[in-house]
Amino acid sequence: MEYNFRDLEAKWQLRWREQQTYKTVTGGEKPKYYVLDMFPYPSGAGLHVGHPLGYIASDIVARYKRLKGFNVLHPMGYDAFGLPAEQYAIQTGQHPKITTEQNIARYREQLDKIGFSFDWDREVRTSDPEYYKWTQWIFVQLFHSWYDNKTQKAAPILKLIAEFEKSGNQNVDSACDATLPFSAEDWKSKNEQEQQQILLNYRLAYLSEAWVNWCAGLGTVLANDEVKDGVSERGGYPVERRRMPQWSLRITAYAERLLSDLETLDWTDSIKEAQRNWIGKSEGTSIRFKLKNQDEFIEVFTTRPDTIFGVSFVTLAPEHELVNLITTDAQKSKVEEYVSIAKNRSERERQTEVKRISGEFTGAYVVHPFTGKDIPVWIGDYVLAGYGTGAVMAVPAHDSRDFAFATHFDLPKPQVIEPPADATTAGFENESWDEKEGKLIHSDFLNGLDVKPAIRKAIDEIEKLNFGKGRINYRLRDAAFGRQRYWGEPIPIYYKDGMPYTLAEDELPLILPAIDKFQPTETGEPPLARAKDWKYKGEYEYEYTTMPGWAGSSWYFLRYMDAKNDKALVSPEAVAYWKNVDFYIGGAEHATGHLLYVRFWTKFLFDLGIIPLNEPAQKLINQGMIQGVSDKVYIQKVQSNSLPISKSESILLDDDQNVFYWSADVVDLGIHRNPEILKYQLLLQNTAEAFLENFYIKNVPIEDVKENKLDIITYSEKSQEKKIVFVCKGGYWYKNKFTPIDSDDNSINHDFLTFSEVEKMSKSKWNVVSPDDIILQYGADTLRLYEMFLGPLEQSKPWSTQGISGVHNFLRRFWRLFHDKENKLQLSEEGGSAAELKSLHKTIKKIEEDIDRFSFNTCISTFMICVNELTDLNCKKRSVLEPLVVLLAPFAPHFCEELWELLGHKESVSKASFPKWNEAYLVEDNFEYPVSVNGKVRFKMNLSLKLSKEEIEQTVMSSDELSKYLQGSPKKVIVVPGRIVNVVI
RNA sequence: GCCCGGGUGGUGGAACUGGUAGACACGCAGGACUUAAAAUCCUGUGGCCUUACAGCUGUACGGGUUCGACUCCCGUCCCGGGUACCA
Repeated sequence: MEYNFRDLEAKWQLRWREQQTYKTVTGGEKPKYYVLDMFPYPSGAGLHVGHPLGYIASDIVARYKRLKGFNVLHPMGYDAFGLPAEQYAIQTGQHPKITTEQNIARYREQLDKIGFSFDWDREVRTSDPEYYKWTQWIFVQLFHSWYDNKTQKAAPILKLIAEFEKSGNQNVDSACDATLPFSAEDWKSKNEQEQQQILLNYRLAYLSEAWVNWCAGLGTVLANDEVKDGVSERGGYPVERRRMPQWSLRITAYAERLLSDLETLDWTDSIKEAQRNWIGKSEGTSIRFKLKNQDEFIEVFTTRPDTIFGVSFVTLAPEHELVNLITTDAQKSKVEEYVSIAKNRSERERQTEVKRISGEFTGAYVVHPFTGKDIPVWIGDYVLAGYGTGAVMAVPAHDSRDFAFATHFDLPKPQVIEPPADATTAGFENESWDEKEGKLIHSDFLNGLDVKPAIRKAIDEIEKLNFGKGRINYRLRDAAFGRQRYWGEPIPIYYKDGMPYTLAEDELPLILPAIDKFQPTETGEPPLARAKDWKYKGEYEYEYTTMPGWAGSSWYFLRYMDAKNDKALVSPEAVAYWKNVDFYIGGAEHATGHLLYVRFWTKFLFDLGIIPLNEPAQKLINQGMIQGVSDKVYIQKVQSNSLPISKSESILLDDDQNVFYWSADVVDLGIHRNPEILKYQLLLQNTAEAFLENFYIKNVPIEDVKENKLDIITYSEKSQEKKIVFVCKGGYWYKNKFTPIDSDDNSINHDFLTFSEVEKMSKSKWNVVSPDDIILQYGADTLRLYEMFLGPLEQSKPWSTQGISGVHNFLRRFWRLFHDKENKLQLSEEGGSAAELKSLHKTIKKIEEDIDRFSFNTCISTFMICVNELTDLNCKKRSVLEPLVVLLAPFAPHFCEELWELLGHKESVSKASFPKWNEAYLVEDNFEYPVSVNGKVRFKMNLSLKLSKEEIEQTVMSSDELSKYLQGSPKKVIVVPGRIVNVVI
């Protein structure tokens, strides 16, 4: 019988399904092991070859752990709410639910073809009402909770109300918005509405007026991690800051725990570091500066209280609430103008114009707390309203930003730290000394101290005089939770007298209502405002915003444990058994989004006593991205708002600020990747003519044009019509006219900049490679092996099929080990020879070690070496070959099932147990030791391993052979057992 | 700018705690089988010098530690990712 992967894979996929081979039962004698993939968003492009990389790795781990005797939970589901399906709905009118279902069906079909061992009975979809009922339920719990800093835990809001009734908020230490102190009497005298307003300051899910990232292109607000470089992560639309009522989750309450618990996790340093940076803990001091001739104070936050004597001015953020109050009449018009300009500058502008210094004097002064001198108060947009107190004490001599501001406006820069003698600086006229090193000068009681003790002493003094105190600040902001979109979980809130109230548990889920159009309403309200008769008890307005994409994914790992439970999000028994994820794998792009949110929700549910887990996943691996190769055509627009050629090269804006990605399919170049002939298909929104009129040519590297013959075909997607053929060899064709390029002139500007670039695979970039073609040609097992063989799991790499025949050949050679020339299974029952057993046991040992450290690429090499060895030995013995089938089964399951069955086994190979290796077979008794003299290998000798280290030294030194090669007498002989003998002379 | 990775043949990559650098695979070259092709198998394959043996050199670059460095330390350059007026 031949290795016919097509029939064989179909046969086993069907059998696994029929026999429910991978159905997992909660509980039992076996130890548990939970292997989890980050579930996919089912996009319209289907699965590409990058998706399965992580799934294959986790499937190998899951199958391996089963063979090792674990009860393995290995589920899969879909992150089914999200923007693309909704964008599609807006364009076509097709309900996102239908789009999503179609995409899921396609994903499932593709996943099944790869032969994963998922327990599909536990599938979850975040868009199922049975699922999002519990997402909503968690939101309700968040709404009814507050964070008690004293116990460092979330607690029921009822407890807080009881405390308010007893003694107001005097004794409450909570993560909350600024709330004026009130007594028990004050509390009781307030009406329901006022009380609810105060409680919102404490709730973990709360509604407030907040600065948000407003994305007009998507018509919604975005969380900080959904914004990259001032544009939306999805779609690349510009984002601006806007103040509006906004649901938020008080993740900042958990900042310290999210930070310190990182220590307990077995995650890569880069992810932990990214989370630490995102949380951004900084220890500093808040200092109050009294305003001259007024009773108000300006509170600043600084990490450098030691430089207090170097303050030459104070700067407020333009949005600071005191700005209007303190500005003098003389400065009013200027300040107001500046504030309005600053407010209207988009986030993107603020980021790209970081170097531009702007500000305005308010006319007001504060009093220096130690010297009593007047300090001018400025406003400047380099101070951020959302961080610290929105105000800084400026110390130009020791902070580069203050320095730049002071230089620009010609303000004094008093020096208070003398840098160490060996420090290299450009001098205080040219730059500030920001380092926390040196001795304090001109600083009264701090004089002569080093910076670090000076910081402590300054805090002590400031606290003693009671105009400030030590304080810890976090960069982390509360997470914006409402989205002005349709395709998400409805927030289970209704409004009474303008105050939000939650639905009761038995009223959940709040089903996403049907609407006819998916755009925002004419009055700018979210799409849900279109829903008819959608009122709580027919009377109260529901919340119109929906939850963000990350809501459903923040707890899904729990749902798999008990996916069909309609009484609870997960039963206590199930979560007590499965506990947290033992092996979690997914893309590193979720480092600061999903992975922070899922930790936050886990900690919250832990605080409520719903789950016994403080962290979702103990071990995390980030699979690298498989990138696509896009052959690109860049066009730079002649417009002032054209993007600088830099990071944003691939993004182009047209007149309507729509974003294009220019990319193309490469027509098969053969095995040599030298792009002799490239065919580009440009994705054009406008016609090719309009396109050519609107864009001009820029900086084609002459070499590229000289060496490559470029065939460019542009066509309009709308009309599906080819417009212009564009050929380049020493020149280019444009509107049927050939323009030669002067090869000596490198400065010519051209219309198109063309080359291939490695980047993320995505439908919008036209570079998606589907696994289906590979499966058709080589089979799923080859795909699985090949994806693992590509290189280390964590590494990103461009997709290329070069070398795929190597792993396919390996499978065929493996197959041939079991079969004779006539393709009959032909094995003898005799025992293996020493060489055969050594090969086998070496392989078992190496595979086990390599899987345990998730090094799958070296596993494949190990298998190949083993097959080469056994082929050379012409080994046809069952006792040697059978264990190899089990060993390979996690990697190539269909293939191994078939061999296993041919070997006469009735049960699936997944029920077998992993073979054990035996040290005895690995001993080398005739090993040629390389002998090196002074570290350089000179010759080889036979030595017995059975000798002790000392005996080896003696043997070597007394050897005639050795002295023959040595010109001096050995001082030292170093033996590294099993590796090398080194002689030092 | 700051933080985290990384730089090894023509290519993807091995070398785990310092111990024969380049495993394994692709590609390439030559050969066997075949009327031929495919498939399969064998041999060679970092560079230099050599008929060959041998020798020299070699893990981005410059230095250091060590009997011995791809691995550790210091400095430089380059690439990738994250992040950014965070006070």
